Amino acid sequence: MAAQRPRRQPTLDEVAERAGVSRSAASRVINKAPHVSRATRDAVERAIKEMGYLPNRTARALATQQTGIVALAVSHDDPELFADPFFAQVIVGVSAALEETDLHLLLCLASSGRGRSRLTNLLHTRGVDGIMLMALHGDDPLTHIVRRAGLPAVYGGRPLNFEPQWYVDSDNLGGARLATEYLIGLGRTRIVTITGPMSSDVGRARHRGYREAMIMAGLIPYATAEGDFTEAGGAAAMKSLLDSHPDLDAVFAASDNTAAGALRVLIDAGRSVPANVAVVGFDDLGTAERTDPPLTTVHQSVQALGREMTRMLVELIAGHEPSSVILPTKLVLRDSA
Amino acid sequence: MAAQRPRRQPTLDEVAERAGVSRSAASRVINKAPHVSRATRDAVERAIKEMGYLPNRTARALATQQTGIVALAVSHDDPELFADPFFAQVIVGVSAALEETDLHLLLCLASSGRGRSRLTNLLHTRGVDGIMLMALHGDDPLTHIVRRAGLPAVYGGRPLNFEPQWYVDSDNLGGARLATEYLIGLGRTRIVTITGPMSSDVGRARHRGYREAMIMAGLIPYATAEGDFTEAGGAAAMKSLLDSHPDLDAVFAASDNTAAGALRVLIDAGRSVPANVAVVGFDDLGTAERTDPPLTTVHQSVQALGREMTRMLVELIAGHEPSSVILPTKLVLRDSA
DNA sequence: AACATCGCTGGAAGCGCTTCCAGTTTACCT
DNA sequence: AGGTAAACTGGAAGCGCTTCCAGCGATGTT
Repeated sequence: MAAQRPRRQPTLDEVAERAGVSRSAASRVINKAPHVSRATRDAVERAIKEMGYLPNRTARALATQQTGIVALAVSHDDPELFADPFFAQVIVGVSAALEETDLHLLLCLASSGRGRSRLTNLLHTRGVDGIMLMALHGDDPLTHIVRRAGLPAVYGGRPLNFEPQWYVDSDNLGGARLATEYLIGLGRTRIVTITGPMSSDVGRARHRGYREAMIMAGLIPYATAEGDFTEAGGAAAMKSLLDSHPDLDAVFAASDNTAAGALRVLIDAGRSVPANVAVVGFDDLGTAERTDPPLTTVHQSVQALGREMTRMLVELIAGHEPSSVILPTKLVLRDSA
Repeated sequence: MAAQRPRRQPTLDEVAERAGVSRSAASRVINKAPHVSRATRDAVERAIKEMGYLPNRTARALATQQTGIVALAVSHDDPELFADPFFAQVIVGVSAALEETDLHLLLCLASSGRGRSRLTNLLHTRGVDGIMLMALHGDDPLTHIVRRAGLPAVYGGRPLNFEPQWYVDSDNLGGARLATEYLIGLGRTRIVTITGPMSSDVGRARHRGYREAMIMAGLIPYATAEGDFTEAGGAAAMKSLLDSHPDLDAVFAASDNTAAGALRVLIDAGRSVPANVAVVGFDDLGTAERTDPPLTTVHQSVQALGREMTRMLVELIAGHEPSSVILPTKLVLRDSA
C-alpha cells in the first residue's frame, strides 16, 4: 500500500523554465516581490499550479537564514512533570497563535543533561528562529545557553534570579492577594498559607500576595508551610499546620493540587469545609472542579500565556521590540470558601 | 541586557582554512567518513575546538535532504482535547526515545482546516523526515495527505477504515476482555458496558472485548450504551442504563473519565460501589486514582506507545522495515471492583 | 528630439554544507 | 627496484532557493 510516489517535487528552475522566464523572476512572483509584470506573474502562477510546485523549505531557509521554526523548551528535572495539564494548555495557546503565522513549533523537553545539550546544539546550529522558555528553576543553565546563542527568546514565568527582558507571566502576586482578601472578607482571621517551593518566583510571589493582603487588613500572617505544588506536598504541609495551629480557620493554598491535598487532610481530621475552615486554591486547571467540595480558586489563563509568549516572540523575530506582559488573574467562586 | 553577540558562527570553510586543509577534508572528519589521515583529523579537530565550530543544520539539511526533524501530528476537531493527559504522556515517551537520536520533535495540532493545510504544506515542502499521527477519526483527510506526501509515517492507534502499514496500538480488545472477565470472576452476571464513540477503532475494539468475554463465559451481553470517553458522556449513559436495566450489577466503562461519570450517577442513585455494582474503567492515566472510590481499571502504557512509535519511525527513516506492534494492557485493582 | 526616469528582466553570486571524482601520495609485494 | 593497490587529498559540482546588479526598453519631461 501507500505507493510512495518517488516523483520528485518540481524545483523553482523547472517552474521558471516552464513559464519561460528566469529563475529570479519566478522567485519574485512567489515572494510577491515588486518588479514583476502582469504577464510574468500570470505565466509563473500557471506553471506553479500545473506542476504543483511548492518551494523547498530547507533551501529557502538556507538562503534567508530563517528556518520558520520556533522552539518551546520545557525545563525540569522530572520528565513526568510535563504531564501537568499546565503545559498542555500552554501548547494549545502557542499553537493557536502560531496558526496565524507560518512558523512551526518544535517542542524540547530539556530535562536530562542530554536534552539540554541537544537544545544548546539546536540553538547554536541555527535550527530555530527563536525560543520560548518555561518552567525554569533557580538559575537554570538554560538561561545562559539561550543568552549565549543570541537568539530571540521569551520567558513564560520569570526565573528567580534575573528579570528577562521579554517575558509573560500571570499576576501571581495580585491573584494571591485577591484570594486572601476574599478569605478576610469572609470574616476569617486565622488564615494560613501553604506555599509553592520558595525557590521559585511563582512560589514567592504567591506567598507575598498572601502576606501583603494580611498586613493590609491589619492581620498577622497566621502561619506558613512550604509545599511543592503537589497534592502530597499539600497534604504534608496541612498536617503540620493543623498540628501547630489547630485553631486555623482558613487556608490559602498556592496551587489547586496543594489545596486538594490539604482538603483531604482537613476532612480526614474532621474539619468541615468551608463551614469550619475555608480553602482557596490557585490555577483552576481542572483539578479545582474535581475536588470535593469543588475549590474556590484563583484562575489564570494558561492558554493566554502561551498565546502572548508566541505573539511576543513573533514580534521579536520580526525585529520589533515588544514589551513584557503580566496577565490578570481572577477569583472563581466554588464551594470550598 | 542579553548582549546579542552578533559574532557569526564560523563556517566549515573557515575551519578548513585554519586547519590548512580543504573543505572536503574537513567535512570528512566531521562526518567521521573514511579516508582521512591522522594528521588531517587532528588539525581539523583542533580548529573546530578553537573556533567553537558547529555545522549549520540548514545547510547540512539541504545537502543531505534530511532535516533531522520528525513531526507528531495530533488531529482532532477540538483543540481542548489536547489537554487530555494522554497526549502529554505520548509526548514524554516520544521525547525520551528521540533523545537517543539526533532528531528533534515538531508538534502539530492539526485541528482546524488551517492547521491541516499547514501540515500538508510542511510535508510537501520536505520540512520533516517523517511523521507520527495520532487521534485520527474515521476517514481523516490526514491519512490521504500523508500517503500522498510519500513520507515515512507511523500511526498511534489505528484509524477506523484502514490498517496502516506501520502502527503501534494498545491491546484494547484484550484489555476490555480482561476487565470483563474480572467482573465475571467476581460473580457478576448483569454486566453492562458504556462504550467509547463507535465511530472510532478504540471504541469498537473495547466494546468487542466486552462482548467476547461475556459470550465466552456463556453470558449474554447485558446492555450497552454509547459514550464518548468524557465524564459527562459517561454520566448520561449511566443514567439511561440505570433506567432501562435497574438490576445491573456491574459496568465496564471504556475509559476512566466515562467511569468517573458513571460512578457519580451510581452513587447519586444510591447504589454502593463496589458492593452493589462493580465498576471497571480503562486507561489509568491519573483520573482512576482520584475518583471515589478509586477505580479498578485497565492500564495502558501511553509512554511506551510514544516510545515505540518513535523507534518505529526512526527505523523507517533509516530505510529498514519495522513491524507494527500491539502493546499489552493489564488490569490494575483498586476499590471500585 | 534628446534626456532622465522608471519598471522589468535574467545572469550570477551567494547561503553552508556533502560528495563524487580524478589525481597524488604512500605502502606493500615480488 | 619496479609495479600495483590502497589511502588520502582538494577541486568542483551540486542541494534549491534569494537577492544584488547591470542592462533593457518603455514611459515621462523639457
